[in-house]
Amino acid sequence: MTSPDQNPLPQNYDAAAAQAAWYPRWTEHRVFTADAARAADHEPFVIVMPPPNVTAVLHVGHGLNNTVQDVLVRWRRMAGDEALWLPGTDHAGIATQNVVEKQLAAEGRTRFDVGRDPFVTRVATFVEQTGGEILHQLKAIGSSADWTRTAYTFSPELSRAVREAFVRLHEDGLVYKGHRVIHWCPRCGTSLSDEEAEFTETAGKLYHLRYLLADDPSQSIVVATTRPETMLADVAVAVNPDDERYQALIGTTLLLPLNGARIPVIADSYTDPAFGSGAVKITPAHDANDFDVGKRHALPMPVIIDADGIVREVELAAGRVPAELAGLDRFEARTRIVQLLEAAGALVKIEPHQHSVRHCYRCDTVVEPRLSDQWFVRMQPLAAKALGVLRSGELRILPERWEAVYVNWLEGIRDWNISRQIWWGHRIPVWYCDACGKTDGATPIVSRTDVTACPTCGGTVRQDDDVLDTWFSSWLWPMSTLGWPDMDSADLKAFYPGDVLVTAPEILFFWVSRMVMSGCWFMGKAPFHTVYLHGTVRDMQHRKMSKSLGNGIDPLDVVRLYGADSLRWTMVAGLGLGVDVMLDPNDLDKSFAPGRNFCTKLWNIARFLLSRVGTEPVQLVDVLDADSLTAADAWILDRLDQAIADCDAALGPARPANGEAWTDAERGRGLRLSEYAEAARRFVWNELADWYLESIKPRLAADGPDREVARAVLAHAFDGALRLLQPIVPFITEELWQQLPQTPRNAFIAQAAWPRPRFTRTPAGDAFELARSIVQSIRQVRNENGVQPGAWVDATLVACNDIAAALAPQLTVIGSLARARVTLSDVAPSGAAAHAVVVAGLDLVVPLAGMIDLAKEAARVRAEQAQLDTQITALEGRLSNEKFVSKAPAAVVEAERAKLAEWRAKSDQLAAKLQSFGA
RNA sequence: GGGCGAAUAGCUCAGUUGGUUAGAGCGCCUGUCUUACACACAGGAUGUCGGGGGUUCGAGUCCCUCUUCGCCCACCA
Repeated sequence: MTSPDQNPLPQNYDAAAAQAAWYPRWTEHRVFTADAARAADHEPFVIVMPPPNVTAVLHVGHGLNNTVQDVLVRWRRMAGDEALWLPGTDHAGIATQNVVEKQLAAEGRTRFDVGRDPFVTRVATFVEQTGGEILHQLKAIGSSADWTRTAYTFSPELSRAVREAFVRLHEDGLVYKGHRVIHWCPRCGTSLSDEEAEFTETAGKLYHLRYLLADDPSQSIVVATTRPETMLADVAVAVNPDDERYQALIGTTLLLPLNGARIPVIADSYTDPAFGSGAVKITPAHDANDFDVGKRHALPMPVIIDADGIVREVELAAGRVPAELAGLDRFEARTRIVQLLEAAGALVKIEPHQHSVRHCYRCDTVVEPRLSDQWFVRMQPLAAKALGVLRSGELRILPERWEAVYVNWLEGIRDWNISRQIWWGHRIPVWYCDACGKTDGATPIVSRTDVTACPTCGGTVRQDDDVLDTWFSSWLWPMSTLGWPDMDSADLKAFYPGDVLVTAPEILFFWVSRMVMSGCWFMGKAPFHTVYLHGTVRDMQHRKMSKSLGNGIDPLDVVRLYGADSLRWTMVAGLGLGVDVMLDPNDLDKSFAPGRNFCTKLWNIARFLLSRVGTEPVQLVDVLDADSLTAADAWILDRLDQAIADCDAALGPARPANGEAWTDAERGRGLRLSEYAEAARRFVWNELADWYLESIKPRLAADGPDREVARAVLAHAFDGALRLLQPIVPFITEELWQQLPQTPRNAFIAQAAWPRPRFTRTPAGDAFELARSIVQSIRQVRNENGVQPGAWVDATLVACNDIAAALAPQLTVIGSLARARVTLSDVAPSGAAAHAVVVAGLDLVVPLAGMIDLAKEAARVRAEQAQLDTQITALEGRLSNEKFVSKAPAAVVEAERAKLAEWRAKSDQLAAKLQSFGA
C-alpha cells in the first residue's frame, strides 16, 4: 500500500499547468480533427461555430456560446460519433470597416482620401495582422474545434460560394435591383437591412404644421410629423377617402411653407382618420410608407437629404431647399426649420411623443429612410421552405417558444436589401457596359467569374460599386465551410447537413433563419435539425454585460484566476434551458469559486484514490464475482448507472431517432445542460465521495480479497464519473484520468468511450440505502445532543426480522460512518436514551447517560408524533372519501393505503417510546 | 397595437402526462482542522408556490381574471 506521503498528486491542482499540458497534446494527436472518410461508418455530429467578427476579442458571451458547443461536441465525440466542430471568423463588413476608418480618423483622413483599393488593402492587412485573435482565446477555454478546417467568410473559397449564391438566385429570379426607400446610416454611409436597423423607444416630439390652400389662404390642413425637416420634400397631403371632414379639400392644392411648393391633397386609405388631424404629409423619398403612397399616386420623389445626412437639393428637388438651410445637418435643419415655421405662423403646436426610432446596429446613429437603388433578395419563396422544414419536424428550435417567433417572422417576411455602400466586403458580381447602353442596370452582366470586357460589344465594363451584406456570406456558412458549391467535396458529402446550431436569440433572424433558407434552397435540406438558443450573461441587476456599462467579465481573467474548467463549470451549471446566466462582475469569487471548489473536490478524490488504491492494476468490475460485492459496492454501481441515465436523459437525444424528423415526443427533449451537470455532480460528490469513499476506508486499509474488490469498484466508479464530466471540465478530468490504474496508455479521456449503464439494481444496494438512513439518524441524534464529534456512542437498532436480516452485515460500516458501537436487538434498552424511528419497523435507540434531557426528548418525540398524526388524519379522510376511492386510479389508492399503514406503525412506535420514558 | 414568456426558500432556479410531507445550488445558523479535501465535513432553519375565481375525489401543475416584470414583432404619420 502506498503511503499518503508518496501521493503521486501534489496537494493542490495547478489548472494552468494542466491547460498548458493537455491542449497541445490533444491537437498534436488530432483528437479534434474530424475524418470525412470515417463518417461513412460512424454517425457524423456536426456543429458549425457562429463565426465571431474577425476583429473581436473574447467576451463572456462568446465564452458561454462556445462552452455550450464544446460540451455537446465533446459528449458526442465520446459517444462514438464522428464529431466535427467547425470554427472560423466573419469578415464583418461594416464593423471591421468602422475599426479601420477610426484609425484613419485619428490620422485626420477618411477612406475617400485613401481611395477604394488602398483602403481595402489596408483593411486586409489589418485583419491579417490582428484578426482571428479570438480563435486563440477560444483554445484557452478548451474549445475542441477542428482548427484544421478553420474558415473565414472572406477567403477565396467562401467568396466563391458567395458569388455562386448570388448568381444562382439571380438566375432563379430571386435577386433583383430595386429603387425604393431603404434604411440608411449616414455615419456608416451605407444602406442597412430591416434587421440591421434596430428600434429604440424614444421620447420625441410631434409637430403639428399648418399648410394653407394655395387658392384660399383662409382654409388650411394641419398635418402632424415627428420629422419636420422632411417637409421640404413633401409632395402631397393624404386624407382618408372616407373621412367626411376633408371631402371638399381632396383635389385642391396646398402651398408648402418655407419653399412655396404646390402640392395636392390626395385620398389614400393608408391615412388613419383617428391619428392626429387625420391628414398626413407625404414625403416619398424619406419615408417607406410615403414611398408606397407616392408610387400609387405617381407622385414626384424629391430627395433633400444626402448620403451624409446633410440637407440640400439632392435630386428632383430644385427650389425646395431655401439657401439658409442648405448644407445643414439633418438635426440642425430640424431645429432651424421649426423656428422658421413658427415665424411663418405655420407651427400649430408641439406635443411630446413616445415612438420607436430606428438606429444603426453598428454605430447607433439614427437611421435615415432614403430613396436609392439597391439589390434585393425576394424572400417569400425561401421563407416558404424554411417554414416547411419546421412544420415537418426536420427542424426544431429550443426553447420551443421561439418556434412561434420564427414562424411569425417568416410569414411576414419582406425582401432583403443585400447591397451595402461600403468597401470591405464581397463586391457584387455585376458588371455594366457603358458602350452598349447597359448602364441603367436593366440587363446587367451577372457572372460567377470576373468580367473584363462586354460579351456583346467587347467594350470596357465596370463592376457594381456596392458590396454584399456580411450576412449574405454568413447565411451560407454551414455549406460554404464544407466546400459548397463543389458538390463532390468530401466534407460536404460527409458532414452536410449538420446537427445543432448553438447561438443567442438575438441573431435568430439575422442569421439562423437565413441559414435555414439557404440550406433548403441550395442543398434541399435544412443545415441542422436543432437550433439551441441559450440565454444571455447578465450581472446581478439583470443587465446584459457590455463594454459601455463596464459590467463585463473577461473570460481570460477567469481562466487565469480560477482555471478554464471553473469558468466552464459555472456556465454549464447555471445554464437552464432558455434561462439567462447571472454572474457578478464585482465578485468573481462568488461566481466562479463553485467551479473551482468542484475541481478541487475531484482532485482530492483522486489523491485519496491514488494513495489508497495505488497504481497497481485493478480488476475490471465485469469480472468480479457478484457475491464478493458488498452492499456499498452494489449501491455505488447502481448510483453510477442512474447518473449515466440521468446525464443521457438531460443531454439527448442527439438527433431524431428516425434520422429524418423529430417526433412530437422527442421534440422538446434534451440539451438540459444544467441538469446534466447536476446529475454528474451529485454522483461524484454526494454519492461517491460522501458515502462510498467514506464507507470503504476500512476495507482499503485491510489486506485481502475484499480490498481488491473495493479498489476495483472505486476505480471503476471514479473512471465513470470522470468520463461523465469530461465534456464540462476537460482539463482536470484528463489530468486525473491519465493517472488511474486502469487507464490504457496513449489514450485520452477526450476520446474515451461515453459510459453506459450495465448493472441492475439489487437488494444489496437497497440495504446500503437503509444503512445510510441509520447513519444520518445517529448523526442527527449526536448533533442534537451535543455529543463530541470524536466521541463514540452506543446505538441499538430495534428491528423486525426482515429488516434485521438485511441489516446484520451493515453494522460495521454503519458504526464507522456514525462513530457508534451498533448492536441489533429485538427489545429497546431501558434508561435515558435518544430515540428515532428510522422507518416503520426500525427504531434507533442511543443511550446517552447523563446527556439526555428527558423532558426535552419527550417534547421532541411528542411534537414529531403530533405532526405525523395530523398527516394521518388527513390521509384517513382522503381514504374514507368514497369519491376518491372510486375515481382515483387503483395504484394511487393502493399507494395511499400503504402509506397510511406505514405512518400508523410509526406513530405507534412513537407512542410506545413516550410510554417508555413515562411521559 | 399584436404575440409570447415569467412570477415557487434571502438569491438563482428545478418541479415531467394534475396524485397529496414542494426540491437543488448558493447564502444563513450550530459544531468540527475526523488519517483526500476548512476550496472541506456533520447537522439545522426558511415557502399562505404573485392576488382572486373556477374545473376536479385531488391543483405549484389545467381554465378564467387581475397585478408586476421581461422578450419578440409592427407601415406608433
